[in-house]
Amino acid sequence: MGKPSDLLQGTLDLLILKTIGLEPMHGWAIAKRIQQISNEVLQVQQGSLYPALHRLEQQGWIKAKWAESDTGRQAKFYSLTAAGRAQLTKEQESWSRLSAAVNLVVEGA
Amino acid sequence: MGKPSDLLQGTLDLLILKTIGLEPMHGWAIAKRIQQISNEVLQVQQGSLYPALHRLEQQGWIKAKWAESDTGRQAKFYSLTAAGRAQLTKEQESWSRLSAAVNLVVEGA
DNA sequence: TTCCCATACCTTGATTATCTACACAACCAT
DNA sequence: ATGGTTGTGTAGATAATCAAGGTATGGGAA
Repeated sequence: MGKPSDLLQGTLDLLILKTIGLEPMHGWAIAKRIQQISNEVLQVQQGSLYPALHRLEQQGWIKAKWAESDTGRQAKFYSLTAAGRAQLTKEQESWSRLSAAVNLVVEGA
Repeated sequence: MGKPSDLLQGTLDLLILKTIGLEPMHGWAIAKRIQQISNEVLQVQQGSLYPALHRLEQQGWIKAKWAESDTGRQAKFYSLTAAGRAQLTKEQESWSRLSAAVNLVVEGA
């Protein structure tokens, strides 16, 4: 029924890749950052976030390294690989194409 | 993996509601119309289309009536109900909100 | 008449993303 | 000690979409 829908399905990978493309970041911070930049519109649940990170890492698009967060704790910092940068470009293009197409229909050009 | 992705997940209901909001149409024509208006970018598979139509009908947003298509055959023409018009507005707003939010992140405003 | 293609409806099964709801742990402030 | 924040993770359910099939009618070509 109503899923209030915290995200647009299929865009999470793009959001993550874009976010850590700007600067390496740990999972918790990625979620916060996406939420903040989107003016609290996009809410990334942990049950979506961590599986997505593992998925992306397994596909070789991001890699993790343990380091100290700015609160002084250990956290897993993710950064883009070369393949990840390529994938980001692909996903950006795909998003542009598809969202523009939806807008064509919605706006009844 | 690569899903070439014919649709943005979660937008199909919106696309259908918008399409038959302009004029009542049968399923086959709805798919063709969406495809055409989107410049062939959005491809609505029948395995997505018909379940979606039944879902929307069951929720009272659209209603069906058998009539003759412009090729002279019997076809199920769908039109919006009052609730469907309200739902269309809701989904349009939701799409605007969410797609704008994604763009904020992607464009790194 | 036979055969193929377009139209038009549908279903079944699998895949996959996401969400809800947990559990664990360290740290900090009260 | 208690609770809130940070930070990681998993398990189970839900739901949308896709791939691949099936049925039927009608038209045109061979």
